[in-house]
Amino acid sequence: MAERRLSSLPSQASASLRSDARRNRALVLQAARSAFEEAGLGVPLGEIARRAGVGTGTVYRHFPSKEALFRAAVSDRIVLFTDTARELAHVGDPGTVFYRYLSAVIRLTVRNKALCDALEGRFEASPGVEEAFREALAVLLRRAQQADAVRKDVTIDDLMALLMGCLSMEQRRGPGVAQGRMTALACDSLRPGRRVTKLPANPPAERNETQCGVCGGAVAPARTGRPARYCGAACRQKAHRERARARA
Amino acid sequence: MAERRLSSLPSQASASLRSDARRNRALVLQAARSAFEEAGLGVPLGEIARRAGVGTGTVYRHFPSKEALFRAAVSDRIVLFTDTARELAHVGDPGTVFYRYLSAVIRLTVRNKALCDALEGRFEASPGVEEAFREALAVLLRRAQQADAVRKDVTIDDLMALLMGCLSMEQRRGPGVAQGRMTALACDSLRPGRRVTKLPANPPAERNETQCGVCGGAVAPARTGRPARYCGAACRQKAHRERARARA
DNA sequence: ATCGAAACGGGTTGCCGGTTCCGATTCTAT
DNA sequence: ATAGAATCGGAACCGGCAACCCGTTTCGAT
Repeated sequence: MAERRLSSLPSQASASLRSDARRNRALVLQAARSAFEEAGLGVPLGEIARRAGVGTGTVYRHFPSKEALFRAAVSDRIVLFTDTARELAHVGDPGTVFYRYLSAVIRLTVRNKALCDALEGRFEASPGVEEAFREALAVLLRRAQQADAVRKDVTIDDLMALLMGCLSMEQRRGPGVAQGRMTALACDSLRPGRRVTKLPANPPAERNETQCGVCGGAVAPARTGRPARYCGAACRQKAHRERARARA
Repeated sequence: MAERRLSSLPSQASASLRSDARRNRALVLQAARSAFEEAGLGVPLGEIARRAGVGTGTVYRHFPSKEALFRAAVSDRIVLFTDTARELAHVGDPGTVFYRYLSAVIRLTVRNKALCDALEGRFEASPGVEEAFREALAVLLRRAQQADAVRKDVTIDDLMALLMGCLSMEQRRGPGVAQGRMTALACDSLRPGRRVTKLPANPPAERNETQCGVCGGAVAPARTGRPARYCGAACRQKAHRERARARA
């Protein structure tokens, strides 16, 4: 666990870094974690630098972009979720484990805006990290379904969507709604039992991702209203530069 | 300056406006509607001006801020929802009406980013407009609960939160999830029937007398002077027993 | 103690989008 | 037709932010 944390960025980094650099890197990461946790992706990078007692240049020395910093700050939490799910995969009553786990993930995530941003897909945490979480959750789901604790027509895609929905609900539940209420409601909807609604059938799997205008890679769903055109800040910048050059 | 502000107030506008101004106002509103619909609050104001074939200054002549423009562009849809709900309040089978209405609102809203932004509370639509919608929806809910088509421990706050959640789920359901699937799931969670989870109790709402102190269900408005505290005899008894136990 | 390289910091640049300003244009009352 | 007010258009302004740059400081091997 500690090792994993250390290796969150370049594996060779912590070893060969100068002492002050190593310290500053840790300070930045720490500050980033707490800042992102409180305010999500929206925190200005300068704010993080200020909290760390460091210049913005230093931040950029250690992390090539805000995006990378965010990833480093958030991914270990997701990895923790994943590990926990894996450990739970062979333990206890499948249904109980499943519902407890789901509730816990939601409870822990709601308070953490960064995790919300990551899990709600406003941001691609790390290639693989999110996918691994999904896989681990799928195992718990399947097991609970086999134990007849979860209705059989629910897929892992449904569950991920439901998870996001719970986050969004719990996040901005009105003043008159208790913590965890929406999660409880959602859990009930997963339980087998008397049902009226037949779920609409899912489409045959088919990718309809948009492509980055620069590198052709997959584009994450837009954060703001406007459709995202680029796969990340780097490509966006590149496009800007090229537009500027074209004007000159 | 103050006069300019005044003249941009929407209400009395169309009557005394110069012909070109009236036309431009309509163009702007039209462009705003379609732009916001496609991309939500995120659209730059310049984009709207361009679509309307108008300068940004003109937009600001008619609407004091982007916010006001958004409100003007969106509120009539919400009003439509509200009116529909009111019409349905005395028609047909309460349960069917309720679920159909809910699904329809979600279906219609998902395609409309502006409505999503408004209903999900990223933005205050218009003072009153949103509140009216809420009230109208509450009527349908109460009616469905009285007909035993919706579980009694669900409040209008819950429902609003659930509505937002469905929007967020349907909006970015993965490629492998069919349209309406999450809504169907959510509707199932509202149905009465075998349940394991007890919903966490809501905080003692200040002036919300419509909630049962025990089960959280809706309380019929008091006929006598004293406000009713429980949804029925069963809950009143239960409360008595618990108070007795507490004293012991 | 010294010195070169690594790291620092924060000033600077470029971009973006909302809002304002003002000279040019268009409408309408006369 | 004309004057003058209403309206228009879009350039300019402004605050915010990510990312870059470079003169200065610090580290640590010798």
